[in-house]
Amino acid sequence: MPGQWQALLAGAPGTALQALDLLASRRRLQPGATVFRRGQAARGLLAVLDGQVGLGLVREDQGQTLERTLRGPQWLDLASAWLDEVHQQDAWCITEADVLELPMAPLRACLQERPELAEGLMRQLARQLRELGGITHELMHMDAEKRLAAWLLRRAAGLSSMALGERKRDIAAQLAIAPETLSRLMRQLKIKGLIDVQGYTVRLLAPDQLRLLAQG
Amino acid sequence: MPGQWQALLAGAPGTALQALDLLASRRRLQPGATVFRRGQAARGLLAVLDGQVGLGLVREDQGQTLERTLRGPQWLDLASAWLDEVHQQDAWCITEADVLELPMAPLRACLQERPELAEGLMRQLARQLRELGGITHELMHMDAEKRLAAWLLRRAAGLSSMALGERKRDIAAQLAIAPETLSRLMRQLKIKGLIDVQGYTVRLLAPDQLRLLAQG
DNA sequence: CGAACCCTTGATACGCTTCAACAAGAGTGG
DNA sequence: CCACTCTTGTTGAAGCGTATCAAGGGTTCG
Repeated sequence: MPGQWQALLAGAPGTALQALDLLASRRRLQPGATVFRRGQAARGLLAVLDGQVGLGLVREDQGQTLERTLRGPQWLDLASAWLDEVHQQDAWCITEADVLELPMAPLRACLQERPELAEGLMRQLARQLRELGGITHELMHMDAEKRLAAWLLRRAAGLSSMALGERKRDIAAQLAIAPETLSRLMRQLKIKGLIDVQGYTVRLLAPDQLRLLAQG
Repeated sequence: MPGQWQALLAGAPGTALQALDLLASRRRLQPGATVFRRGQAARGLLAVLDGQVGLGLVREDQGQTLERTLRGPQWLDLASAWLDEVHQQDAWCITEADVLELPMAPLRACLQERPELAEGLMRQLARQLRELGGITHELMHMDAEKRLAAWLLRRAAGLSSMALGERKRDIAAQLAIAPETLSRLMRQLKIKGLIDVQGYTVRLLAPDQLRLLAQG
């Protein structure tokens, strides 16, 4: 799957990616299946090749508290394995998903021989660091409406219309607001004429004003 | 400064650290001095060797909005330079500080020759990733009182008494609460008998109950 | 001494959550 | 086919948590 490796490690030479491909193991998981659990030792770097995986906490007595959703191809947990520690979150499949695991021991050996791979990995760590930094910034300084506006803009990625691929309560969870609040905010943005919502289809009617709302 | 390098890149061999030492440049900065600005290109990896540096946003019209404070030895921005992008926050000295910069170009060359260094760096990126993940988790799911309890426990690091080395408003900023709220929360914890506060000295009277409060 | 900080305390306002009720669609079994 | 249940999203009313505004006291420094 060269395309997926390219997405996971942009810029790395093809021969190095092939070497990695030999080390990796793949699992095809059904919706709801556990990818890993909090407290479980991290044996390698994990990525979603295809599908959608949720990161957060699963409580036995009740449903799960989602913190982030990752859609493939995307790295899942790049930190725990490097530190030889345990995962700090639960991860479970939201849709059917292809999950890749790169065991640390052979990976370390491979990196000794191919230093150019290390830079690609470093870049990915940096990307996640930057992403998380943005999230903390939003949580610290922006209210729910601003966070939603920012989320809509990011999610639309320039397009004026999009289909929400996940449950609205999952969107709310990622924004750290109650589902009821999300519903109300959507209605308010609709009344203001900034967006149009029809079920799971959202059209951005005034992206510039949305951007203004998110920044100011 | 071998001790400081050890703290920044634990586990790396001494000869490699010496090689890095030759590449690095140092600056001694006064309180209030800017380390870098938002939007400025990142030329290298930055670290605080000694002193205290604030990360956040500086507004020209008003004071700064602090998001995190870092006390040396600690890496400052490990992400931007790897991505060849600009810094996303402002950084300024809170106390007098020694700041170290490791320019990317020679660093890349050095990593090609010494792959063992790359792993040390990767570990540091992973540590920061894990730290930020913890912060977002707290911001998403814990109220102010719980965040404060968790902060006190982390800060005390096992000791039962400590001196707050920073202004209380800076502590409040890191917890994403108003200074007034921090003052009230401190008083409430004091009334509950969990801590004792005398100006800038805090004693943890009941760490176990604090831990319970932070987790439950 | 006043000026400039800082922290504290009180009163009030607002954002968001929680609880409860209801509507709409999907799946199930009689 | 309908009745039943389960899940999801929506809406309203009430309440909690935290911010904001305003005022006062304690330090430090010129």
